[in-house]
Amino acid sequence: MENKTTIHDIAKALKIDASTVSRALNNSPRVSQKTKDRIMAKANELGYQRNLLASNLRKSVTNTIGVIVPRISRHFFSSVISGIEETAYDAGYNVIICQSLEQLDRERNIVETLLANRVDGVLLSVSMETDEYGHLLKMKNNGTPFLFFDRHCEIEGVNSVLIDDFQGGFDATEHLILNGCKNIGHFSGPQELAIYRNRTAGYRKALEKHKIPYRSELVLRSSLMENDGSEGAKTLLSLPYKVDGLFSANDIAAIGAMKYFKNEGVKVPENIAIVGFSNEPISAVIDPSLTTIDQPGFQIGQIATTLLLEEIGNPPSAKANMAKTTILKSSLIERDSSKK
Amino acid sequence: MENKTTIHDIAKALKIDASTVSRALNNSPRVSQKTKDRIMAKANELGYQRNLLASNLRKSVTNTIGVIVPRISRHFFSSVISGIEETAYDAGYNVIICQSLEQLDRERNIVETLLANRVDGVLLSVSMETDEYGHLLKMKNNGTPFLFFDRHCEIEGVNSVLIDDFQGGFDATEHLILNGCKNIGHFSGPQELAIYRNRTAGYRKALEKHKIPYRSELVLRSSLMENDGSEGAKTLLSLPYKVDGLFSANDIAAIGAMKYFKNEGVKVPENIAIVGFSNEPISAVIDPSLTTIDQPGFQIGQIATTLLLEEIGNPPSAKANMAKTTILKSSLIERDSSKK
DNA sequence: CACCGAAATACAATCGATTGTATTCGTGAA
DNA sequence: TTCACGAATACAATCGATTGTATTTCGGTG
Repeated sequence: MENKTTIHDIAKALKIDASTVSRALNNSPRVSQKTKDRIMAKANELGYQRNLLASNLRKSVTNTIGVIVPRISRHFFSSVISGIEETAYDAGYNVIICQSLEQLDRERNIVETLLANRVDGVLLSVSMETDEYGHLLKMKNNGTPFLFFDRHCEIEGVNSVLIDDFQGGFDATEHLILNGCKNIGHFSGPQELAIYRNRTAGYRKALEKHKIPYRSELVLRSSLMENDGSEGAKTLLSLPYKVDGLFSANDIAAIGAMKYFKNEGVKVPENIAIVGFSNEPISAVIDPSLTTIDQPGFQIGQIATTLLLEEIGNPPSAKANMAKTTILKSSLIERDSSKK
Repeated sequence: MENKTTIHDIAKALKIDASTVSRALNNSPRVSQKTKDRIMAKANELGYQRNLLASNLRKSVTNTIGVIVPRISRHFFSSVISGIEETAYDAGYNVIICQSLEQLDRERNIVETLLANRVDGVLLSVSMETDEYGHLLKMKNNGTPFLFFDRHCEIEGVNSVLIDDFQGGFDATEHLILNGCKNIGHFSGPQELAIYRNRTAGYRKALEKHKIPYRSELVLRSSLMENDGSEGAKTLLSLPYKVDGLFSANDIAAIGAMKYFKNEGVKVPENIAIVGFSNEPISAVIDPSLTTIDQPGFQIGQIATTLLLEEIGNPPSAKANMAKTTILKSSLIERDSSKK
């Protein structure tokens, strides 16, 4: 019952050597066609299936890359994963998908497991909790190629594929300003993550350009869950002056805020215009539909994978070890939540 | 640079045998505490990291289970995955997540790869295209424990964890009837999949109970993508009589239909009441909010994993090989799309 | 001081496939 | 018929860790 057929079983059945069987199965020119045919036939007959543990161990290559994302259920990340899988499969690589659920200790465990399984490389978007890089440095010292996408850390010599969060934040905010908003709230995320710092910087730059004073009480930091959005909305409403615009660093928190506003009878966009970030499918469907920033997830996945496979192919010489950062454009999608 | 430290390196550095190092790292009682301490220290110093390829090969156990879902981005499946991961990690297992994207050939490849990597078991929700079971039979003959969740096939001796789709279909349809609908359309999926056959059967049963004649032109089969929903809505509108209710076998197609109706000026729920299936987050947010059937995804994941791990623990004797099917209840969530 | 038994450690085979080297085979040329 | 040479195949080491068995070590006892 149990399929434990090995190349030795095939070899024995045909009274030949296992090395010949191995070469035949790998279509080596050192084996005659006649023998290959016999071996293939017998392999099928016995239900042979290569043991990749043994094969990979011997070759010390797994043709597998690991991918770590905060959550697979986020539309942006699943788009990235699609791009990664497409590129990787075309190149003959398998992909192991893991989610950190925004938890640092899970991220550490995953890295550990991937390294122990000797993946050839890793693509990584760090969790919100990641403020300590021991596990990443270990991977680097280890010699395992990896690179960041979307959410990155400052680690020397590690490449990144990012989107232009500064520009995205700027566009979102300027859009609100051009629609007449004067007092614009902003939901930001953990400041450990550059993406949130950059989105906030874009926000400030837009205010500055249009000579609107920056007020720190309008900027609220959280984990950007739906609930954080509701809380944030409440806080904004409690301010002594009227807030007429909101740029949220993700769609989920924006939606949390919209729900709160709806409950409180605050009209969107009439009383407060809102722009989100990420273009989750839900943002197109909610009422009013949510203006947001679209990020080219699929493309990020493709590019990141291409770069990683390149690095796996030619390990960087210690000298030419400059970190390259690829930055992609995002684009504003105008919908109803921001139309004054 | 490269971390190639093996137990032999540690052994050599300490002038002891590799077997002792191995036992120490596995905390075997056969090694003295003093030696363990020395070994641990040296292992840390050298940045040792166990090679699971070698370890798993030798032990012929990987402590890994594979999970195959149609799409990770569907809320239902990502809930199931959360349940699986929680249960698996608690039991010391790793999880490899794979998506078939509803394609049979991808499903085949994934099964092949998982088997080649010698996962200890597989949890599987088949693709819409899966009408041929060769790859699954191979896995069975192979002796690799696996079980179906949500979407299953009729394969002897393979367990399943399902939800009560018949009941769900019945509840959805009866709900529409009780809200006054007389002509109820139904979007169904590929008839190869029992879940869709069962939802349809529930639909028919509800009609029958309430003495509403069944009309085949009201039942539309598709892949239930958003676009299929719009097409279906169009078809329903083109009928010579007025359709005043719709039960869609998933939320996505229901939403496609809602968008089409909105465009055409057909009011939901006034002109046509709608019930979906799956309780995607988007269904709570769309306007009007979508009545739907909630499936306990997380729980399905937990139960399926528990059963699988049991089967891995005690391989079923060939005799007591009856397939067990666990069926969980679904529940109707009433929202605005069905309020007449 | 020799000896016993348990504790600690060493030896060696093994998991399954790969791969460099050595050997055998077969055919054509001399 | 023999030799050479390329083609085909066999031999054997190896990847890194595990594990059953054998050996050594050591404290205690008579």
